[in-house]
Parts: sequence; structure tokens; C-alpha cells
Amino acid sequence: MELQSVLNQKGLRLTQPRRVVMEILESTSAPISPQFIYRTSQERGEEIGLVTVYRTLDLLMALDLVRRVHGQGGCHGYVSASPGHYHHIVCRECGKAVEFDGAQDLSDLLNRIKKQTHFIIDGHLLQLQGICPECQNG
Amino acid sequence: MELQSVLNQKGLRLTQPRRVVMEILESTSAPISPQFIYRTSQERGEEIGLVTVYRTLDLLMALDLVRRVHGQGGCHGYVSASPGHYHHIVCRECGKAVEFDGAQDLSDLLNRIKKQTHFIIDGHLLQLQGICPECQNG
DNA sequence: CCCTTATTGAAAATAATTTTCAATAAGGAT
DNA sequence: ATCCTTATTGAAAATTATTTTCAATAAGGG
Ligand SMILES: [Mn+2]
Ligand SMILES: [Mn+2]
Ligand SMILES: [Zn+2]
Ligand SMILES: [Zn+2]
Repeated sequence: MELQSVLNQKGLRLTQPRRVVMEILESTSAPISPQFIYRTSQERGEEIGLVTVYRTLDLLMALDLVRRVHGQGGCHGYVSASPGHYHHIVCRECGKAVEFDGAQDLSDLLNRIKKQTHFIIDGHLLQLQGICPECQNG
Repeated sequence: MELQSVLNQKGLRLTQPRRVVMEILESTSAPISPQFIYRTSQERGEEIGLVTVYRTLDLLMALDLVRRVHGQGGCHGYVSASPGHYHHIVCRECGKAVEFDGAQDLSDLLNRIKKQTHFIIDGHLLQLQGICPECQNG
């Protein structure tokens, strides 16, 4: 199990709440809020404290197992993420988020900005929005 | 004055609070929070209600005179923006934000993702982070 | 200077997030 | 299997962020 090994490697414990949060995230394709995770855990009969949801999300983000997605209005949804560097394209209809790798195509842009601004660039936030194939009919 | 004309054009009024919020935004190069704007207005002896700060930011965003910048941790800073489509690169040391135009260099990427995901892409969020020239000595 | 009406801001409601700390449970050791 | 140590949880409360209401105010055209 992914989660198990990553945690052990750092001397962290695989607890029930952590397992549940990760399961809920992995069973959802749209970015979801801490509230949503909390409510879902109740519905599944494995209720965990909302505080723990927040803490677990912080942890999973630090471990790069979960990524934060910024919305237009109400910010702060979370999606489970593949290890490595990925971005998301989010459907404005159904909310579904699909990962994509944007490293290559961004290098031209990054080089240009580096020259123009003289910044050292060490991070970026790239997120697309649109309409997914399923939502395009109707 | 920029603000004046944009407002008139839509039958909106140029009020004292709107003027102050815009001034504070334009005199700051880093993204700032509603709270910060509120406190600054107090310090300048032109205090405006926090509620009005929120409302004014919404308005200025709708008018494309101000743009929201998403941070890594605590989200939701605002910077004044040039009209048109721009993105920001934000210094992780001093917080300064500099605009850049990213439309061209993104098209290759967008086309690739369009093919791969079959999404209709109608928007994106691109923000870089790094260290500005001034903060590189130290 | 007057009127109309967009706009403000105090207050309170609502929502989001963090801090504290005693109780609990993981998982290595015996 | 049971014990121990300590990471982790979660209830409660504090803090912070944001929105809603509505009576009072002030833009700006006449
Ligand atoms: Mn990238
Ligand atoms: Mn762009
Ligand atoms: Zn969709
Ligand atoms: Zn800097």
C-alpha cells in the first residue's frame, strides 16, 4: 500500500483516520473540502474529527500524496495526487479534476520570464479549467 | 484617472472608499489581504469598513482592475492589475509580485492537454514563485 | 441645493481554521 | 499476548475569515 510505506519511511503511524481520509480522497475525482471529507467519514460510519481532517490533509500534502487545487471563488479543494509533479484541469460543470504533466511545455515560458524579470524561479502554480468530455453534451 | 472612467462607463460611483482601496493596492507591490487593506486605511486616517473592503475587492476584480493571487499556505491575496490578461510571479522572500504575460507560451501546452484530455479549455491559473532580484543578495 | 438611489458600515450571523490539552491507540519491545 | 512509549486523536474553545441585513449616508445628475 502506497500510504503505508510512505508513512513508515518517515517513522509515522498509519492510523485509522489517515486511512479513511486517503480512501475518501481516492474515491473522489473532484477536489473536495475538509468539510466534505468530514461529512463523508460520518456517512461511511467511520467518523473522524474535523481537526484531524485538517491535520491529515497537511500531512498528506507534505508527503506529496495530496495536492491543493485553487478554485476561482471559494478556494481550497483537495485532490489525491500521483507522486511527482502534476497539475490539474478542473471541469467547471461537474468539478471533476484530471491530472496532467506540464513540466516540458512550460520551460520556454519559464526561461522567458527568467530573463524578463531576473527572478530566480523555483515554483509554479498551473491549473486549467474547462468542460470535461462527459459534460460537453447538453 | 483609470478608476474614474471605468466606473462611470458602468454607471457606478467613484466613492471615497473605492478610491482609498485602489490607492492602497496601487501603492503596494505584494499581494495583500482584505485585513491589510483595512488596517492600512486606518493608519492613513481614511478608515473604511472591512465589509466595504470585501465588496470593493469583488467589484475591482469584476472590473479587472484587481486580480487575486493564490498563495501556497494562506490563500487570498490581492494585487492591482493591468487591464488585460496577466499572471504574476511572486517573491517568496519579500512578497513582491510582478506581472507577466503568459498567453503565447502557454498555447502549446493548452493544445496538448486539449488532445489528451478532450476537455474544452476555457481558463487557466498560472502563477510563478521565486526570488526577486533584490532578494537574491543575502 | 435638492432628490434619487447607489453605497456604506455597524452588527450579527455564518463559515473556516487553529490552538490546547487530556485521552487514546500504534506499533516496537518484552 | 501484554506492556510501554509516544505519536496521534478529538472535544472544546479561540481565532480568523467571510457574508448577510438594514438603516444611515453621500454621489452626482437635475
Ligand atoms: Mn509544473
Ligand atoms: Mn494566461
Ligand atoms: Zn464535467
Ligand atoms: Zn523579493
